[in-house]
Amino acid sequence: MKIQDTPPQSVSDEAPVEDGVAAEADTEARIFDAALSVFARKGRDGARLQEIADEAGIHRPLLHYYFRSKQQLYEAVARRMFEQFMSTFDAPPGDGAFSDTLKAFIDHYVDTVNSHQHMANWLVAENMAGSPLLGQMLAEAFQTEGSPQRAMEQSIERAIQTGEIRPVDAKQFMLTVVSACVFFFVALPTVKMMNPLAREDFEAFVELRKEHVFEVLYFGLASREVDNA
Amino acid sequence: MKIQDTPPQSVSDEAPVEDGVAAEADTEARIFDAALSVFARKGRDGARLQEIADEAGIHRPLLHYYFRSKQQLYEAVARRMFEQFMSTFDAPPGDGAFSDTLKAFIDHYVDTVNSHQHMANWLVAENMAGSPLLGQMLAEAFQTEGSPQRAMEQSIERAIQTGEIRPVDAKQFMLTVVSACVFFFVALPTVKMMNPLAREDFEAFVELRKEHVFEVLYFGLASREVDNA
DNA sequence: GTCTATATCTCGATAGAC
DNA sequence: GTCTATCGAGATATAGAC
Repeated sequence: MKIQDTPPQSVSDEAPVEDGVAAEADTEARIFDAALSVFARKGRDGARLQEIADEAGIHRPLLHYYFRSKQQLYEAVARRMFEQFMSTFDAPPGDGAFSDTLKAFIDHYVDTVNSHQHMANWLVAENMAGSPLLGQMLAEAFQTEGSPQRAMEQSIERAIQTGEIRPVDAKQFMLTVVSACVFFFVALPTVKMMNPLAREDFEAFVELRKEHVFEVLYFGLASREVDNA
Repeated sequence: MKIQDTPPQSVSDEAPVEDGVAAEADTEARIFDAALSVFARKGRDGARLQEIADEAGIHRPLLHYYFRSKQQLYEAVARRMFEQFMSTFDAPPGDGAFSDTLKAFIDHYVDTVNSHQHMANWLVAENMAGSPLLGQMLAEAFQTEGSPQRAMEQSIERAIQTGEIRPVDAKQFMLTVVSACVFFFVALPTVKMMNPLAREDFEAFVELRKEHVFEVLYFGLASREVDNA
């Protein structure tokens, strides 16, 4: 099979490509994974087919054999990235206290983005570029599936009704959570410059960050003894 | 004067270019402003000199007359963007309660980014690309000036000592504040899809956002009556 | 300082042998 | 399916007249 009109579902997700052996393995998947990586780092315009080919360990014309053009390769990658983005909101719902739900969501969100940094970079780049492709995928997904973050928003609203939490704008709060969980990934060099732990032991920093985000968003900064709102 | 080795300091910041009149005004500044806008929208690789020339209302070769190459033009723009980024932390210090300092910082930060969205886009793009130029500017700035966010971190630590706020990691907290203030600008289309107010009346949304960020970060989500940490 | 014309180069895409 | 060789489009950069 060569050129596909449907996005390739078969390609590996984070395939551990052994670059010495396994030469005639699934070439298409190797190309796709390489494209994923290069497009996320360099952006659509900055990416060079030569670099993708090198990273995939193949020659350039094969790119055109499997995916007709750079544009089609990019769109295949984009669809995959978008699916990953939508799935970031598939958190374990949790029917206990909202504090547990929130903690689980933060954990899940940070872990997902951490293991799919390409996706976060791609999504932000598309947003900043005002990409019509993204706009189209967003519109379509929202029509057919509804807002992906709706489940969490409903949890928030229930928790307000039960009195576990104070009244807040659920959409604003979700934006705050996501911001706190994602932003540092798309500003890594600057964050690492400002925070020694982030550059010396990133995984430790990530774990600390999860705890901090939950603590500050749930309990706030203000000393609990002193004032009353 | 033609080609400069030092970045042009004379060019206008958000000059209201009257496109009919004032034809022979400061050409260099017009080019610079146009470049600022195009580079921020399209990225360094996506930007076309033709588009910059069109937006500046001049012919392409003049770009090379004032700035030798696309690269040098880009670097001049990058230095300006970086200065703007560093200045985002120049908040009114505030010697009163920390809550006032925080509120003022959030206000100032969101307003600054809102009026310099080019800067935020550029900074995130450079971070995601792992730009050596950004790395170099960061290293240099941190050596000569120290961390720009240090003043705020010190305010946080003082407030912890006085007992106004609970003990938190000041660097993590600053990252959370900045994330909450900036992220939605670099994910605007998605945010607008998820939040009707953001697409219908963006300025109202921004004002609401400032209030929300302060409220949730300072007071937290948890109902103050119910639990005790 | 600003324009017209043109050189040069990079990259995406194709043709065709194997 | 994979390779070698090459074409052609488009973008940057320069030369030189005015």
